[in-house]
Amino acid sequence: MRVTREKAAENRDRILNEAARLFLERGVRGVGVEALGEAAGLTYGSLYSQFGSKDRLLAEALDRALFSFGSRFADLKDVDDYIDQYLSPEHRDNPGEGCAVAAVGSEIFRQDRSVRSIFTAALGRRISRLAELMPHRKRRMRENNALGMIATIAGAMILARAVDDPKCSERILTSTRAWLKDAVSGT
Amino acid sequence: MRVTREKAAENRDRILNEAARLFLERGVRGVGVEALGEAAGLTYGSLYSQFGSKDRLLAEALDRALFSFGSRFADLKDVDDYIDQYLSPEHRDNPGEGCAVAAVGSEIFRQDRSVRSIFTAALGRRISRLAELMPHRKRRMRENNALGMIATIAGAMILARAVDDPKCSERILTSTRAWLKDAVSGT
DNA sequence: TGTACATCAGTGAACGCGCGTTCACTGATGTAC
DNA sequence: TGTACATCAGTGAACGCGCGTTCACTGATGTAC
Repeated sequence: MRVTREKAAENRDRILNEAARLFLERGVRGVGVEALGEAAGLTYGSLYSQFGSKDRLLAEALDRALFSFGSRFADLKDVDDYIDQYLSPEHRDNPGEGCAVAAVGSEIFRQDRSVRSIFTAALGRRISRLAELMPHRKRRMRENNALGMIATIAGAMILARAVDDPKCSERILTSTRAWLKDAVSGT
Repeated sequence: MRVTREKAAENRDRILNEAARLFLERGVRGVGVEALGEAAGLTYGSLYSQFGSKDRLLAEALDRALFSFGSRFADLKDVDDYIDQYLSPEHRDNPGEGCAVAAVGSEIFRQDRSVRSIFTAALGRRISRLAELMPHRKRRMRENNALGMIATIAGAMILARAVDDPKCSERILTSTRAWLKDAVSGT
């Protein structure tokens, strides 16, 4: 049955939040439309009213995930704080609320144009924002530093999650935090 | 029909090579058993004679992929050569023959124990081998340097593949190569 | 303000399809004698 | 060396299952008068 425009907008918002979480937790191909609808308290049919296809929902959910996670770092004034927050056990143990690059990064290149284009834009924004925290005088250098840092933290988080041994995982986080702080301040 | 033991071993070898390539190209959930058998010139039934399940084939194929790719870097004497070869357009454009961390890294943490345990062992070996190329005197420092470098190149390759814009992808490779060489020699 | 009705968010049965796995079967291989 | 037969790598039909999508339908909402 029809619902108020306000309620429909709320539903759309809730679908996107839950979809973002599920895609990051289970992987793009690990969630079906039934689970996506159910997580938002609706049936899968409603997803087609709102988004038209699973792919279009994925594109919007990924955008949401990248934006939400980025927002949490928006008020940080120090690069070292950024590194510590990103490479934390809390982040490692909660992929659903974390960085999409770490959670589904290696799946992105197999997605269609619309998903990859959204990803490209979000990455650009993240680099720009992080570059502002870099000490260098030249903008190009600040951006290169930001890019290198994003690649490092995302790669390290993927490794820390993938490994079987908790001690090994802990060491990946600890060691990379120290190594990266050196690298960022040294270059 | 039955084949010679020699032929069966050849078949097993070919299945693993083709499976490694397909998993890296299409993602773990993007290949079905039919495609896996067909790629080796056999039917899917033969996979169950040889491996018992898709998961066990995945575990062995991943081991194969990690080992094969690692072998190609075994005779390199210089860290900079390693960085240049890894962060090359050729590697970016051929995920099937490339590094498994870059191709399916963010899918590993959702796999079962046997897959993750194989991954952990392979990562440990890669760190040890790369650490030998590092200039530092302390072994712990050489290993930290190697780990930071592996995280960076894998993360950068994931980003370079994911982005929509070729120029942006090129810049990710170029910029990270330079940044990382600085970071590795500076720390 | 009250009424008639067009709109459309959400529902859920039904669709074709491909998945991973099972298992009875085939027939060449390898071995016991 | 020749023969009988147990072994087992490989085959492919059949299985139940979950996938993404379609579409006729429901009924509250929003609007025209």
